[in-house]
This record gives sequence, structure tokens and C-alpha cells, in this order.
Amino acid sequence: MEQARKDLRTGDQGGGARERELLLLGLLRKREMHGYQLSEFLETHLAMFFDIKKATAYNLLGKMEERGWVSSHEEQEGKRPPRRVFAITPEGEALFQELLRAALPEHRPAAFPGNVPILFMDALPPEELEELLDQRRGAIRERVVAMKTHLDHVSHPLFDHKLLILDAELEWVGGLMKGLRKE
Amino acid sequence: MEQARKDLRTGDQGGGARERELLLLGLLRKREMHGYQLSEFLETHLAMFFDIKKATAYNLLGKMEERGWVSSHEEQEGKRPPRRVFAITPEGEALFQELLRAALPEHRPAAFPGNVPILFMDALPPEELEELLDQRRGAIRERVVAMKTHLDHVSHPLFDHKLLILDAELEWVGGLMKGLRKE
DNA sequence: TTATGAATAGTCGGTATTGACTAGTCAGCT
DNA sequence: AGCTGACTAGTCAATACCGACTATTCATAA
Repeated sequence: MEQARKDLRTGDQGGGARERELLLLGLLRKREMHGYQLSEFLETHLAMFFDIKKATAYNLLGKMEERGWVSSHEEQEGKRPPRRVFAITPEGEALFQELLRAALPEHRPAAFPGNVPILFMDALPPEELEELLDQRRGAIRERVVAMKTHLDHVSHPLFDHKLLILDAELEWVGGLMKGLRKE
Repeated sequence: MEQARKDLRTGDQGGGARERELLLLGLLRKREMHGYQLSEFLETHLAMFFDIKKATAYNLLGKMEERGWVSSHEEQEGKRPPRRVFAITPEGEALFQELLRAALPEHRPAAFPGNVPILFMDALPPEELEELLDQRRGAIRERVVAMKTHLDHVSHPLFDHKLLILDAELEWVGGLMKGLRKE
């Protein structure tokens, strides 16, 4: 009897970095770009929301080209070093549509690694704890301010999202501190 | 002139998986445990909040032992395969204190990879988009329900946090849908 | 003109992380 | 007494990800 085909999903990642591909495809959809342009955009406009580094973008673009979702051609401008311009292919567009419709209705619970220390609050004396939590609140407030400064210029649902989340965290830390004082 | 010492931070990670170490140290602080026990605990009690897999836990424990923050000894129970019991050392306790005080006042902005598709909402016809967003709302609501069921039994600040975040996201998706209908 | 620094366009080596696998033990059923 | 599935206790190969580095060109100023 044959072994059931090894469920070897390696090299075809099991749904992990799916959004990153959606992101790159979506950006290439608006206009073709070279890798550097893409990663610049990621770092200057999207870094607040999503964390993809240059090297990762190049890596993904390479893989997506192998799979036929994007194509690339060299382009020379003056004497600058030649650059590879990436564009989305029809197969890429199809995948984009598919990924988009799959991702939109789903809810991926966010990770808050910053909350680990909350598990161990009881290891600190209450006064010190209160002081530290107050500092945390201050840090969140600073982010809100920084965010609102941006908001004057650009408005986007993702900004609103970030603000709502920050508000929620602010309220939460406040609640923690109140809880401390009562005991 | 000597080159300024290479800023080679490899092998001494630059503040990335810091929280994972704090987490493991904090758990070992309450009582010593063998690796399997630890990873069981992570998967059954903490998976909702933090995402560490078994293999990662073992890996970290190994490294932390090398560095002297935890110690381990073999233990045999009946005929079961022997297991390594990990305990925190005084140096580990000192590190724990340090990491805790460093992490508590900081705010690490959370990543929401699930929001990538929001960037490309305009690629879909409004009716379909509304339908998909409605499904997303449903998915969030289900999580709230699941969460509240838990809350009857255990109460913990981390639960409250999760609920506040879910509420915020619910409100946000609602807002998105309202925005759609107005145009 | 030549040094200095910023921008352009990427590559590469190394670590972190994990899915899948191994291998022994126990409990219950037949 | 033999079989099956669940539990225990980990290991390992393979990928994902990124910090740091290389190398070229352009702007500018001394």
C-alpha cells in the first residue's frame, strides 16, 4: 500500500505570510514598480500599520515571479544601475482577487506581545507598579498625539483603526490602575 | 585607527523575542516544570494571548540554560521516559526583574496583518464589499461570545483587554460599512 | 577635483520559528 | 495477549525574516 502522500506543505506556506503577498500584489496592481520603490513605500507609508522589511519584500517578489504571479524586466535610466521593474500578471491578478475575498471576511486576532509583563504584575510592589503603568499610559498617549498630527493630512480607515485601538488600550491601563488602588 | 566594534548583535537578539523569555522565566518562577508541562500550559491557557509553539519553547529553554538563567535536571517517574525539569536560577530571577521593569512601561504597538485587505477595498463592488465586511463583523462577534463564555470562569486583565480590543474592532467595521452606504 | 554624504538598488549570512516526525508508555477493549 | 488510540517528551529539517553589508551614482561644497 502506498503511503498517503506526505503532507509536505513546505515551500507552499500554510497560510502564514499570505497577507504579505496580498499586500505586494495590491500595490503592484496600481502601477508597476521596481523593488526599491516598493520597499520605500512600505517603509515610509505603511510601516505604521504593517511590518515588512526590504529584504523580505525582495524575497517575496522573487518567489512570486517564479510562480508566475508577477513578471519583471530590466530597465536602465541614464547611468544609474539597472533595476528590475515588477508588474502583476493576469495570474497574479486572479490570485489577488482570490486572496482579497478570502481575507476580508476573516478576523485574525492580533498579537499583543507587549502584554506579557501584565501576567507578572503581582511580582512588583503596588507603588512601583502604579508608577510603571502610568509610564505606559504616557507612552500610549504620545502615540495618539503623533497619530492625530498625521490625521490632519491624510485620512484613512487604517488610521481610524489605530486610534480606536489606542483608545481601548488607554482605557484598559486606566482600569488596571484603578483596580490597584481599590485593593 | 581601530574600526569601531562591529555592531554585531546576532546571537544576542536585538530586543525581538525578549517577551518570550520573560514569559518562560515568569512561569518557571512560580514552580519548576519540565518542558512538556510548560508547552502544554502555553498551548492550553495562553494560546489566546500569546503565540509560542512547543519547539520554540524548548529552543529558548536550551539557550537560556546555556546562559545560566535556568537550570535543569533529569527526573525519572516509573518507567516513563526521563524528562528534564527546568528551574529558574538566581541570575534568571535577576533577569526576570530587569525584563519586567523594562517591558511594563513600554507600549509595543500591535500588528494587525488582517487589515491588509482593507487597503484594497476599492477593488470590489460596493455590494459585495458590504457583504464581506458583514461577515467579518460576524466573525468578530463570535469571538466575543466565545470570550465571554470563558469570562464566567476565569477573570483576568488579559481577558478584559481582548474584549476591549474586539469591541473597538467591531465599532470600526461598523463605521466602515456606514461609510460605504453614504456614498 | 576631490572628498563627503545621501540616495539608489539590491544581496547575503545568520537566527528565529515551527510543522512534521520519532519513539516510548499507558489504558481500555476484545 | 494483541491491538488501537491517546498521552508524554522531545528532536530536526526546512523555511521565513531581517540586520548589516556592498556597490554604484548623484549633489554639493570646500
